[in-house]
Amino acid sequence: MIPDRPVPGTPLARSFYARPSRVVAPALLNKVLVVGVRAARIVEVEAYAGADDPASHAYRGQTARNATMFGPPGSLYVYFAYGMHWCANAVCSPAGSSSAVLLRAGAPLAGLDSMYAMRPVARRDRDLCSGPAKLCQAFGIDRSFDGRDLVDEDQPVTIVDDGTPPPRRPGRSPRIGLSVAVDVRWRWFVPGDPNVSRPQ
DNA sequence: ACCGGGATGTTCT
DNA sequence: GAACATCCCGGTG
Repeated sequence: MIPDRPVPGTPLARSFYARPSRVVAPALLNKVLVVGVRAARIVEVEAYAGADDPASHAYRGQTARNATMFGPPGSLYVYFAYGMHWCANAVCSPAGSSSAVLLRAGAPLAGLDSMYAMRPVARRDRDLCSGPAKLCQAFGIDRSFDGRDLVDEDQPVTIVDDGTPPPRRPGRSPRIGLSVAVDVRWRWFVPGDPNVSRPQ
């Protein structure tokens, strides 16, 4: 039977993810993250590479924390940051290349009531998913989601294409919150979207 | 609106 | 012991 989805769409195929993260990242803009009844359009992403990217968790090789980055493309890599936040990435490229796309912000589409329940501090819709840790909090994404397959419809989390193309001319900037590789412009966002996490 | 500091704990040096 | 792919709150203007 076909599971109920708040937004009609087709899960992205594994071949979509099996490319370098800097190629996958802008292509993920306007795709839709779905967890149960919750859905949000992805409006901001960042690409992280592997051994050649000092800002990447994979820079110093595989550890228990980043093991999912070294697994198959199309997996969700979830990590714990600053002692209290979760952040989610889509793993890219062939297994072993360890690159990923950080999901930084989304525009809420469905399940907003349950998102507000997960984020009591939110006062407006734009407070729900306008940052990588807010997004995970709104969706209830935590360590138990690490390593989940985004491609398999039977998994609790997926990314679907509802027919909305990425922006023809996405916004672009250096990545946020880094102390190294600060000149690498691997952040992309949907211009003008109020859910983007930082001023454009 | 903008800015500064504190929370909080895992990971790595 | 320091760094950290962040967020929230309370100050000020």
